[in-house]
Amino acid sequence: MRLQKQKRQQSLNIMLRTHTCGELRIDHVGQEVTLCGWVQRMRDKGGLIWIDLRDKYGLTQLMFDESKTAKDIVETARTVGREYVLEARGKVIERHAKNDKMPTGDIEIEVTELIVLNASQVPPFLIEDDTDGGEDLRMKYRYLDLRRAPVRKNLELRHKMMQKTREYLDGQAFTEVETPYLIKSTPEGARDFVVPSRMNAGQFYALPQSPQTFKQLLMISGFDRYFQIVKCFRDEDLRADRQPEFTQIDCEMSFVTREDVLSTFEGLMRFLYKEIQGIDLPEFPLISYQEAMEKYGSDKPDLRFGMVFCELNELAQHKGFQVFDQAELVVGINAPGCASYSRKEIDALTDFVKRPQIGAKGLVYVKCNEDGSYKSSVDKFYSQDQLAAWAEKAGAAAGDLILVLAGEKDATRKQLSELRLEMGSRLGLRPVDVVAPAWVVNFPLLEWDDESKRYHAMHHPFTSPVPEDLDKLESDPGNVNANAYDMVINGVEVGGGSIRIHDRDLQSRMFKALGFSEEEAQEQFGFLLGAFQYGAPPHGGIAFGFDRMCALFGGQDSIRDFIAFPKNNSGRDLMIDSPSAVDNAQLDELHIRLK
RNA sequence: GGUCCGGUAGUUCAGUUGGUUAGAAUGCCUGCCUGUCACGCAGGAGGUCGCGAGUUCGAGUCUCGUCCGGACCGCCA
Repeated sequence: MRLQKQKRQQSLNIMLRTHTCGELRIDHVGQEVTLCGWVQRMRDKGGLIWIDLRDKYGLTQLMFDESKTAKDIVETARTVGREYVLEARGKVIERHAKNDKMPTGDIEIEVTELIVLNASQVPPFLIEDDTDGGEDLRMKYRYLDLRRAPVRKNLELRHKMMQKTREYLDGQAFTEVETPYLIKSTPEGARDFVVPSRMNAGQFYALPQSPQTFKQLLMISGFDRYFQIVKCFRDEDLRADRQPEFTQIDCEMSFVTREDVLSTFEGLMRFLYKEIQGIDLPEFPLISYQEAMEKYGSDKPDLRFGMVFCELNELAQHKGFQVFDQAELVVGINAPGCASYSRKEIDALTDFVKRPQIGAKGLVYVKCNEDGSYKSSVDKFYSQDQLAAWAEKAGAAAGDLILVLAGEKDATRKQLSELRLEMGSRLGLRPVDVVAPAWVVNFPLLEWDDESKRYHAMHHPFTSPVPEDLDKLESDPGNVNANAYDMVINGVEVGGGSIRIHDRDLQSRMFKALGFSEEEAQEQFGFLLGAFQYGAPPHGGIAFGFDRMCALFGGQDSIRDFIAFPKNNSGRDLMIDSPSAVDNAQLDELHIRLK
């Protein structure tokens, strides 16, 4: 079966063509063949004409010789333009002038029959690897953009990752189950996309932000191990790595500890890297949320390089420098080999951290000169010996540059994290072919939200606290740790999950901590609370952002070219021009009146 | 909700303190060319400078508004 399939793919023996445009070689010389494809480009040399014919498998050169080829065929060849669809029949011959840059470069087709299967308008941008097309034009004519090899290869990578994911999870006894797309809106988390119900006037479905509750119910149903490669929907603003509809690898397992989940999905990632990239991953280190924040200022640190934060409060405060004295945190990083930075370069870094998006007030630097002296922007306040102590604490040697920020703790860490990534990029410490994975664990369970004056679940409301913090849920909710984990690779949060609550009473306490009344909890999640009363097994799981994983494997930051038909910055599909208005009759049927 | 960048030929872009007829590359069209492969050579067509208002003797250029695109902050349990 499998062999047959492979064979079929190698020489698609379907009616119109005998071969694809990627497979003919010197061994085929002398054969009569028929090829089909699109005109990539044409070279008319007067007596000789060449047409490069393209399909997804490659390019093959068609040749027309005025002295040999029938006159009408030469004339037809002269009428075609870029992206015309042709069927060409002829003999495979060895080229007089070979092209070692293309796999089919030893041969060409001496055409004896040429059929224009379809003409084409001149495309609005070049269908080449390096297109001249801008983003919005490419999106408007996405079907043409997808003819380009780089985008097509991204989607082929995506396909392969899907197949390999299914192969691995199937091998681990996971069952793929589809869950509904028309579900119920809940106020927790992201905004829901909402769908009006014609048969239930005034009521709405919501599209799932994730199949979270359904997969937990499947555990209660005894499926033991579930997964689904599934579309999820969130009505929030977009980014290069965020689309309103996106794909998750959604997984759940019963009767497991955190370690069972981590090893199973570390296994998945190891399998994918091995099968697809040929890379053997190291064991994933475990980093606590607190440690990640203190050392890297981020819960998704890029561990391809060090540049670990160094807290300088003790050394730098109460020496007369007001800015540091008043700061909750004084923290720096050591940029190796950067002591030679010019005034201009340091100013550029200062501007970088002062940009509104980052928002630092300023940047203090200490140059560790080759001669053992120190030059800093705060020389007025600190002696050479004091600066030497900073350098020692930061692990800085002669030739290094220490960059220091100060201010409120969380904000300053976030700012320095941005600077760390910027320096990492500048110093070439973030190569795409290096893979640095980690698990980040022990997140806070709850986060205080000043706006709504209540706690929000940092992960989601079904995440269980770590057992030792259970009794703090009412007395000290802000200091309860969650039994949750994120998989982070090269600074990208590729997946996250938790051991769930499976006990009705604990789930009720959790809802209470989130400010739900008993009635609200019952109305929104009654089905789950009810199900917990019928023998819910302990369970936990994880969900991976599949689009992000594809971009990561493809070595790109934006997920858009790993999605066949993505939406733009404002959530629009420029090709089909959606969203769009609907007519009044349709609105009436849905019992909707517009303002 | 906010910040920043951009919008000029089919396309990607340049366009000087505001000053004559708005340029380049590429694509497109025509002609020439028998070993090209990013073919080459010669010629040609192609513009509401996103849109609207304002300042000015004069606006692609300055100001305000608006629309569109991109990056980001907030947001994304």
